Amino acid sequence: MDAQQLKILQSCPLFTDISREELYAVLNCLQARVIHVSRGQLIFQEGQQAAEIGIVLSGWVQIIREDYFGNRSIIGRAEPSQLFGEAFACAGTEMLVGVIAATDGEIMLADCRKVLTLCKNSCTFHNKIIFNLLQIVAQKNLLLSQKLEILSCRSTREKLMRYLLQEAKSAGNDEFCIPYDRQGLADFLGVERSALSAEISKMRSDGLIECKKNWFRLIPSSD
Amino acid sequence: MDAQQLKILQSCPLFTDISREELYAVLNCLQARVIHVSRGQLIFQEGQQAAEIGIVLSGWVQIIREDYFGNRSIIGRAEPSQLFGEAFACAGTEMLVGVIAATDGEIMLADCRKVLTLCKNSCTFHNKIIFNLLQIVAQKNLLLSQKLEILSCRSTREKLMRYLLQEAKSAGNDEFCIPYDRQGLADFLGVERSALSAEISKMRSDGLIECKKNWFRLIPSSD
DNA sequence: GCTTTTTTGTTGGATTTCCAACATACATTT
DNA sequence: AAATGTATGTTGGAAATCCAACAAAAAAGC
Repeated sequence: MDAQQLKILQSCPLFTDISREELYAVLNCLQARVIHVSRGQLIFQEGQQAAEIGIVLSGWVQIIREDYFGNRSIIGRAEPSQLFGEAFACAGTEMLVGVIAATDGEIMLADCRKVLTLCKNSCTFHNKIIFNLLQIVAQKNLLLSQKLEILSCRSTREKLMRYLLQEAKSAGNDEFCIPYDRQGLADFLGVERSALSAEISKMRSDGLIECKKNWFRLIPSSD
Repeated sequence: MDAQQLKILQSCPLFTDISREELYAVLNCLQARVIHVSRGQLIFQEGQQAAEIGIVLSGWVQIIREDYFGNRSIIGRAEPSQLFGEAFACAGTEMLVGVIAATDGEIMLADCRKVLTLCKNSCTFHNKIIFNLLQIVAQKNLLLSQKLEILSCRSTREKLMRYLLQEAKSAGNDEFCIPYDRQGLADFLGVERSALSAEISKMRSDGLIECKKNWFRLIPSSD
């Protein structure tokens, strides 16, 4: 475990509020192990019982899925300091996705039961890890719910409006900047870029919004 | 705490694998309290810091949300033995939804920090509760991901196919029954019922599927 | 059996979205 | 400033979806 790896681990959300000294202790306690993977190597196989949580230390991994007919598709990625497999490990179900190394790299693996079962010395930091893990999964849950709310809208205008309302709410302000360019926003909303641009123009001329690049302002309806 | 309420609690996923005797102890340990609510009463307010988890003991509650302009919409419900508010409580964020009593009823409220912080006597069942909670949130996570995968498809055919592939996979078989009628399936996929029916007919004549009512069979493509 | 109700399939026109192509605006480089 | 590249806006026809209305089939009630 070199200094670089330790730094990555410290920025992993699983270890938030864990000091460097505690980190050493907790890693020992979790019996976490570091493996070297080479490009293309399967780390978790779809269908296997999920028992381990992975943390990317270097390189990056792809989350992949195969449908009934064997067609593979990439559904996500994880970069250094990011977790993967935690939802399956915590849910106690079999993996519905596979994880494959996209580059050579190093991965830390920790048995989820070890994480969840308190060690004899009932260390306070072990407790903190469980807390962090729950928080991570719950936060992801909220993100997924928000996105679901958007994608369940039928029209482009509704989707965009729903998204903008979410942003306005979290900004606590009717004007705000969004973290996407047009193409990125279109991808996020699940619509065509050109259709999105056209809809933005319409909504602008309908007096619903003002916007300039990634800056938006919602205009309260006058009823 | 009467016998009926106890029975409801025992079927709550939060208390899976907790015996009746342990349940008494753990409720005391969590300092859970039962409140009576009347129809229309606000239980959790949108915007407030989430600290408590709710369990419906009798009656039922609605999960509601208000957009930036104050329009209310119902986005979910919870019935006896079901949890609510757990994602926000665990994520440690403010409530992005409100919860309101749809009928008179009884609600159990438990401070989430109490749930997550082990009591002095470090009871084994308390540990079990944390484990259950994590499992519940993680499982919900997987469900949301699956639904997101479907809704992110652009066409009706893709959505249906993705859904059927999921069902085939979880059934481990190319034939299976789905738990929806046509209207229900259309709602789930986020499309029109008539468009769905038409698409099913097309896919049938294209030789992709066989189906009769809620029974489906996937036909492997012959390439 | 028959009638009634519910569910599912079909159809055609209005609407929306997709798609490709091009125009314009903006930023960067030379 | 000119040239290049990228992001965004606009447009028109093709394709898909929505929507309402109706037809057919299945289920439920009498």
